[in-house]
Amino acid sequence: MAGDDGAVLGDLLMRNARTIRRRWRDLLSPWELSPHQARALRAACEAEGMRVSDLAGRLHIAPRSATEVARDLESRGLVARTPDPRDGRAVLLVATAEGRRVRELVDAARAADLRAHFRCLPERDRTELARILHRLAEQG
Amino acid sequence: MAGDDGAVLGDLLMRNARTIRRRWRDLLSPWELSPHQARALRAACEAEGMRVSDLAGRLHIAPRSATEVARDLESRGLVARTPDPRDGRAVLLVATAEGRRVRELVDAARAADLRAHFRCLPERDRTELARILHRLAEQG
DNA sequence: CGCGGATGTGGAAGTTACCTCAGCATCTCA
DNA sequence: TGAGATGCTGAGGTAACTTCCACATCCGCG
Repeated sequence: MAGDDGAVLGDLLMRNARTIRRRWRDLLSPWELSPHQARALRAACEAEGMRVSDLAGRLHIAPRSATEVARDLESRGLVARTPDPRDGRAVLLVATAEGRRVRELVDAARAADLRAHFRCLPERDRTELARILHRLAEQG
Repeated sequence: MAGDDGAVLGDLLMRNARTIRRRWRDLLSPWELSPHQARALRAACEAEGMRVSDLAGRLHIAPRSATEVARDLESRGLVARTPDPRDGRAVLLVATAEGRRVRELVDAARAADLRAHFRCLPERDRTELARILHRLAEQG
């Protein structure tokens, strides 16, 4: 692999990922949300009336753990948990107005932050990076 | 930001990072090592006679937590903990022969895995990717 | 129907990987 | 030669998961 032996590429990628994750956590802290909770809130906004088990699927966690996340968001007034009228076992999650508001603020902040982060690259490099990463993700 | 609005780039990058991290964990599992322990073992091999607090610095964890990691590696016979002859408070970590052997196997496996992972990209793209990620890491 | 097995959720308790705080031993330096 | 800094670790805590179990409810087959 001619000089770049994969390990270098891997390390570079992970290093950048770490930076982005840290920024993401910092950015979230004013709202006292964990990255996980933010993802859950987003999911609840996008798929109105999703089940706890659906949430588990989206977050790639055990159903039991999704119960916890849902309860946290509920206790903050960001989502409501209502029984599913079509299935007495299930609980549906619906974002509250406040939840949708917070979700939008968070999304906007994240977008702005990422834009700023990548702005140090020239336009051409950003395009290249997107193309290459996309290709890599496709087959990885 | 012309189509690529940063969020897309960020998501692509994180997605690839997640894939790599998962592969890394899977690759480590035959040795029953966590990524953290593998990093610690590598550190102990590279800096013979490092202190517990140095290890903490490298892993970015609290000194108390480094004690734990060191003890785990010791209990597996991968490192030895010996008192520092120059400073009675300190404990030095030295990789055992077995530790060095495992470290080499793990490193080789990881290098091979990453090489395989990135092989789907043409040589030119790998170079470009390294260049761009390097630049991004420099200032991010 | 009606009942046995699958499914959705959550209580209880365990795991992992961290943390802080406190205490002891040892070092350094005025 | 202390006074304070430093290195390590026991004790105990927390966050974010997990599995196992119990319970209610659903669904398809006889």
